[in-house]
Amino acid sequence: MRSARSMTSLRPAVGDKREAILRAAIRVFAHNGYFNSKVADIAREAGVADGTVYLYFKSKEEILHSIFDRTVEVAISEGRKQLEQISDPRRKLRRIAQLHLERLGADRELAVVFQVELRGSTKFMEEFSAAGFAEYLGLIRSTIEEGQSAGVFRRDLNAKVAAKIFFGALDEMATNWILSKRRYKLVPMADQVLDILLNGVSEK
Amino acid sequence: MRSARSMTSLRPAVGDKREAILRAAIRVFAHNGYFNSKVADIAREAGVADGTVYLYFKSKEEILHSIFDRTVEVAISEGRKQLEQISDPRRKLRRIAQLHLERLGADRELAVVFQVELRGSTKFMEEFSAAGFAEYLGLIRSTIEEGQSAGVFRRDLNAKVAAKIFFGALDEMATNWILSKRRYKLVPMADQVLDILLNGVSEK
DNA sequence: CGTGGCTGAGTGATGGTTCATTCAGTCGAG
DNA sequence: CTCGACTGAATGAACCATCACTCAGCCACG
Repeated sequence: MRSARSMTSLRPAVGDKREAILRAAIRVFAHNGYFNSKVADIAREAGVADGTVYLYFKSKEEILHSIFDRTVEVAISEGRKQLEQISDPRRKLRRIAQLHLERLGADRELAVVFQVELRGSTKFMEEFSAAGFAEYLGLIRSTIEEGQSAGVFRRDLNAKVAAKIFFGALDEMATNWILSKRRYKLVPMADQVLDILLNGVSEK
Repeated sequence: MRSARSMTSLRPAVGDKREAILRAAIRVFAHNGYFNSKVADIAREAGVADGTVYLYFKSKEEILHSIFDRTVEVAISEGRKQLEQISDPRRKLRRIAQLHLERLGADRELAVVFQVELRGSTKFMEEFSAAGFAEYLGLIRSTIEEGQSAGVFRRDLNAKVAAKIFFGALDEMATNWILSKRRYKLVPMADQVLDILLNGVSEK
């Protein structure tokens, strides 16, 4: 069976197996939780032998890391690119919220891994925190600071705290969506979050 | 073989052992994560034999449940009591935020268990969600609805969504506080969260 | 004594990881 | 074109470290 990509290397579609294992792991982790998932489950789901998993990943934990790393990397670079096209800080925040919820809303299993499984240990949280998360929060924060300089956002508040609140709100939307039995659209929540964050809940 | 810690006191003092095990479990879970914690670790930390743990708890999982149940029960009933004393919905929200952050801020280890360990599996999250969490969110929501009826909060927004945003913001404050190397006070964040939630970030 | 709280070594199951083996596919020689 | 040597990706049974949980006794008190 000649798979595509044959000319460059005669190997049978190299990246495919690694990719299959990652997808399988997302599915299995989402279903059983990281600690209750057996490597054998992942292998079976990927249609691969147990040992094959170890040709592509050093350990079970490295699989979880890879899922996280790959996703965050794509998300951040994509996010930055999109933000360049926008000048109004309010619009920028809206775009961040939309991208955030689109991405998670488009892949429920990945969302479960992100919202639930990645939170399951301080150890992982700390790595998580140190790596992509700080960068992501920084992106939000600097957008807010930009808005403060431009005079559209209040200057009397701490941009970092505001960024955390914004992130926390989005994060909770996502977590709630995952745990909810009801199947509603996640993306439209972005506008509601933005409305409240920008204007507050108080009647004027 | 006389185990170390022999006898500080010769009194078994009834409920003490159960309590000691729970405290020990909080400490051990906070330190190693639920799945990486051995029952033997908890027993040692509690100054008790492995088997003794099973005189008080059916399983390792039941220990985690007990920690959650006891804490939430106390928090909610205490919360309700305090809210009765306040009429202004804005003040009520502020009180909720303060209580929330006070409780977690006062016991870092308990906070780690709540913010990190309890999130570690969909299974647990669902139980968690079904039980106390829905009630807690309902408390916030009805306070917001109260404010809408009273005309102090905007009526054009969804109280449930606003409640989630509020909770999400508090939750993120707590999680960030735990993961942060810096040791700052958690409670004062309540006011900042409230300010943004009530008034928004937009310059008027 | 005897009763009941407590002990902690033992056990059985589990599951991450390894590695000897297979075999599909490649390639140079004839 | 064919054949045999060779390669290394893939396999999956077996290994073995790790724990949650059990239970046969111990001891202190009344």
